Amino acid sequence: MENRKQSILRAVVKEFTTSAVPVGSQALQSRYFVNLSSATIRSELADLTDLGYLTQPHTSAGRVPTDSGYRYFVDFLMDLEPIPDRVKGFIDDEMRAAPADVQGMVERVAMTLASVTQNASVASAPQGSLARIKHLDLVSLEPKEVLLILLLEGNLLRQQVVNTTEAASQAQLTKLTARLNSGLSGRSSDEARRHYEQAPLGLEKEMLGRVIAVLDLYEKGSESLVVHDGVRNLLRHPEFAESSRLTQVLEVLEETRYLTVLLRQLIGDSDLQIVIGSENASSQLQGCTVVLTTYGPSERLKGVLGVIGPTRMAYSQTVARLQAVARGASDRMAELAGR
Amino acid sequence: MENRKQSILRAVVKEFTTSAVPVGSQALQSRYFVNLSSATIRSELADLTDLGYLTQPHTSAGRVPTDSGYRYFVDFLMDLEPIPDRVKGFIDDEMRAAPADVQGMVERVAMTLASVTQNASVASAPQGSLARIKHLDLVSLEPKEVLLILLLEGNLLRQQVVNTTEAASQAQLTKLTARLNSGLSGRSSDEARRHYEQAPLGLEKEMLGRVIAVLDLYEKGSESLVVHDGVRNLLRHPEFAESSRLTQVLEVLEETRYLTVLLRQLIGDSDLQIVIGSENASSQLQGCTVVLTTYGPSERLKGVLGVIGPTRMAYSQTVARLQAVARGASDRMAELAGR
DNA sequence: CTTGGCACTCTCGGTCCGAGAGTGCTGAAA
DNA sequence: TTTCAGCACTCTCGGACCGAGAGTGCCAAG
Repeated sequence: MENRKQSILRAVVKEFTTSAVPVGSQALQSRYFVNLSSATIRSELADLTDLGYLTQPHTSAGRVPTDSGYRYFVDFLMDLEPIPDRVKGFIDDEMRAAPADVQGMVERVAMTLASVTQNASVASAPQGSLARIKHLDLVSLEPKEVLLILLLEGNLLRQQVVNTTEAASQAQLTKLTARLNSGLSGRSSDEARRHYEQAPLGLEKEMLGRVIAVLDLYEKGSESLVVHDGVRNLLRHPEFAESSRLTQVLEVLEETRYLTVLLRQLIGDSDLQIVIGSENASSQLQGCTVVLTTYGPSERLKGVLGVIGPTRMAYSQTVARLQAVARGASDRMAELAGR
Repeated sequence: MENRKQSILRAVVKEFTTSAVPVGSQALQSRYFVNLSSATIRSELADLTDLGYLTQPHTSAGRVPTDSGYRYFVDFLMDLEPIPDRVKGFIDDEMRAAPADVQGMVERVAMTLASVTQNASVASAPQGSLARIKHLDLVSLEPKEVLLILLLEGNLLRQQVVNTTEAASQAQLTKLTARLNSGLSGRSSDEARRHYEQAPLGLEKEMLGRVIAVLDLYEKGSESLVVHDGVRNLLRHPEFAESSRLTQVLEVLEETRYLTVLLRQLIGDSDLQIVIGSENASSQLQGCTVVLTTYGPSERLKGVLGVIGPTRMAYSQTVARLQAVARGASDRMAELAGR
């Protein structure tokens, strides 16, 4: 595309994302292209409309970017906006003050992200196909019932009630705990599986089986922790003035199974993904853009962080701040969990 | 109040809560009081308006209950609506399928409550001033850093990173764990405090101190787990058609500190509390009613369950279903945690 | 105390209209 | 070939207006 068309598209996106009002040739002329006439801009706008990058709400209104327009913008025209020190400081403070457990941490990250992007946010806990066991513990509840507590990498606690075939006292369990810990701590689920194969029948094998089951659940992500926050921020945007729009988004956010699918889009793909309007798989997110990135304490342990807002979103700012939060959260998690 | 006035007030509330349209004398006459003339009903309505129980959106509209009107209704006129078997079954199923840990359980309870009341719900984890320790565990992270894992009554896990003054190996920690467990498990925080007083200086005392700190946090509720769900249900109600109303509610729900205050209203008070419109302390909840009750596995361990909706709420249904969910959740928790 | 009758009030939806914003086109200038 | 001033045209938006409809309060008679 010619240079000037690009500049005009960029200007339209910039103007529209801040004002939320369809932008006309005069506005562009006076604010961005003083030495061009509005007529010239008009003809360029007409071209951009033919190319499918812009559209008009009605015949005699200004132009609004289409989904393809935004796509072109983020692919070719966007430059990351520098983050004010104030915001940087805020992110750092929040991360420093975040609780040491994964649940609390993830909640805090979602909160921070929503706050700095002024949109809704989602966050999933880091997980990896090679989760390692840090520690485990067995607590007797009833003679034939045991609570299995697993501490995974990242200080992620998992618990599960296990009904055993044979009764066991707490003393026996404590002994078993010690044995299992020495065999398992620091090991991955693959190694746990090997242990399981070799274990003699009985309580030990039973427990190892459950440990593996918990790890499986965790690794497959079906039990993954996903939180969201900042829905109230969406209400600031005129797109959500009447609530039917919000209903759709809330359905996605409040239904964990949708949300998990949403986040799964990114895994294995590039490190930043921007899904614009109609590109969204779920029809509920028409008119919304989802920006996703990964974060986590290590290469093996990755979670997803996302921002959800109207397609008319301050893309460069959102991406920059999302990445800043991801970086902050990763660092903090590495500090806490990488040990 | 005379009997007939009461019937009319009841009819107005019932009609308005289902139709959301101001109710006039004719509607009442044809649907509730066939052998009374509309003129008579009109004069009664005028009286009820003078008494402050009803109001008119404008001079020539039907009547709408005021907050005092709803108050009178719930205090004197409401009879609990029986719960359909279908709904009862749903609640039971959900509770049976709820995860065994408190976090998961509370989330499930909130979800269920939102679903059966078709409003937003909040739930806090049961807590009590006499929380008992079931088990604890110490895991070495770094030479001078220990992860303290506490399993409290109700299978509630708490973790905290502790920086110790002296280095300790995992072996030492394991020994200490055994000692602490034998001294603490099954004991309340008071007893833990006694242990702390008597403990010699050093790692053991240090750990006991932290255990007490965690318990304190937990008992004071400042760290209490509070979740909400079902915001999407609110959008069905015409009250929330334009989103400014929702903004206010979301501010309360998404700010945990507001929410905690909201739930605190109930503790120590009666077992069911209905806060109607302007009775709400926070101005954000004007036009909303909050219905609260307690639940939990035992007398000592109580959490709060709440429904948030427009003041025009199906009170008798909401209260009945809230109590049913509270009962179901309590039973299930007693089953899981009372051991 | 109840009730039919009646005048009155207010909202709601529809229509109409003018102002304003923005467009596309055209023909001339560069 | 590109740019641009001029101009007619289109469409929305807000306000004014209006009639239908719903509901009221009051009053006088039963």
